[in-house]
Amino acid sequence: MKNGPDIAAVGALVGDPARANMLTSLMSGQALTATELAREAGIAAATASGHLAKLLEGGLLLVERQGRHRYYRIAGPDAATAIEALMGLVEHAGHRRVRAGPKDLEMREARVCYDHLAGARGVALFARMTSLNLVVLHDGSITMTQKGEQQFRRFGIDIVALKAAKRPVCRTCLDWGERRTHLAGSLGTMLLDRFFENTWMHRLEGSRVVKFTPSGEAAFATLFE
Amino acid sequence: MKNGPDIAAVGALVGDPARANMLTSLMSGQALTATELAREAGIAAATASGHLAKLLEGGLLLVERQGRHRYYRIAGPDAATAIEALMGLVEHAGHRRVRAGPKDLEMREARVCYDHLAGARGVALFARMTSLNLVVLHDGSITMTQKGEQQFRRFGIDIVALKAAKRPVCRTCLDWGERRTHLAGSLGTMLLDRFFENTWMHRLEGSRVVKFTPSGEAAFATLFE
DNA sequence: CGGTTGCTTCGGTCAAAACCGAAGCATTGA
DNA sequence: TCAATGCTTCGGTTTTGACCGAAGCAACCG
Repeated sequence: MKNGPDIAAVGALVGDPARANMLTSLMSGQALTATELAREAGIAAATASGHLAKLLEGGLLLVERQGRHRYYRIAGPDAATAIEALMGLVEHAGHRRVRAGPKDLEMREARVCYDHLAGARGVALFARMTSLNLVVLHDGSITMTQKGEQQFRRFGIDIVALKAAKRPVCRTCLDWGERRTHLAGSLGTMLLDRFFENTWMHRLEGSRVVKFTPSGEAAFATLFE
Repeated sequence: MKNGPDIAAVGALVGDPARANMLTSLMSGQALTATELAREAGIAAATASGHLAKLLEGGLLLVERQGRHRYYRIAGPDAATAIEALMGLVEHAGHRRVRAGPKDLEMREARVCYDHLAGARGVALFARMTSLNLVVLHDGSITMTQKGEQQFRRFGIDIVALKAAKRPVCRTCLDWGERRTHLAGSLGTMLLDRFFENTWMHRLEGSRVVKFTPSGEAAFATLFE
């Protein structure tokens, strides 16, 4: 039976623990060098190189040469979505990691999910946006309201540009820690960008963990009110 | 780096060609016996049994014993969504199957995608629903309109029940043949159910291919007008 | 220029798992 | 109760591919 796309190839790529670690590391959205990824996966540089070549050929990653470094990153929203879907499925199916260290707790609190805010704070933000009627969650699909458009524009986001682009403005993303929805899509990206610009929060060096600054904590609490 | 869910385990499951074939076969939504799946994957019964045990333990499949048969099916919408995401990604990344036989052409025309209609006809249906303003595609998210609700109710679908359930009513699903969106979600499921009940179309034995009846062809052409 | 760093290619080792046939267990039907 | 069918478990073989160290390129740095 040889129908449909060759799903096994991608599955095999994601199926190796070393490669899976690389991919989850890259889900922060930032590009990493081959050596960094090798360290991340806990393997020798030679081995990592082989893995990266396969991920490249499989279309999951892209490279960019910069001097003698090679920066790898997730190929695009498609790849990121598929990986997210796998993460969501895994969480549902109950394959937990054994360890739940301090880093894990920080991750649950606030982290970058590819390019938007996730974790308890991401879920809370989305909940506030819903209760203030800035967006409407209609049976699994998010729609922005008029009131929402105004607020986001006031917050410095170019709504017109977002709508003009091909990428969905609002998308749901299932949080693997909270098991609740948070906001993805280009609006999610822009919001996180603004948060960083305003130094309300910053990313922990080489990690997906996001830490709030004191001023950010205050500003975030009354956002959109 | 051991953060996040263990994505590698699921990846490895999907990564074996035999298992991937089983999964894609089961994406038709119908349950299949172990022997059928073995034939589908082109392996001995003994080998298939081992694979199925792994898929079960991994939470991707469910079994139901019926007499001396064991019917396996996809565990649920979560698993189906993840597999669909992989299929979409694969198609985008350009891993095509080499072969494009007659069965493949039929599949591109009309097929069952887990539980809803896909292929050229599925895409066409969704396009008509959009142009008639029954649903609105707003930046990647589908919303049902008032007019749509009326039409669907008239077509014999219990909209109230759909909205009450947890499952999203409308979801987009990227068609791997057409590279365009078609309708998934519970509304997609109910529509296909009605089509079968009305004998507008029927599924080809043991396949995902859907064939239209002459009367169905006519009725489908003027649906919702 | 050497020397250093970042990355890849090569060759060889080793462990995981896919695979099958045969035997075993359970269910059905005569 | 005995055969037939559907499926799983068991042993043993074979393939796959993950892994590392060493060597080879390429780019930057003094």
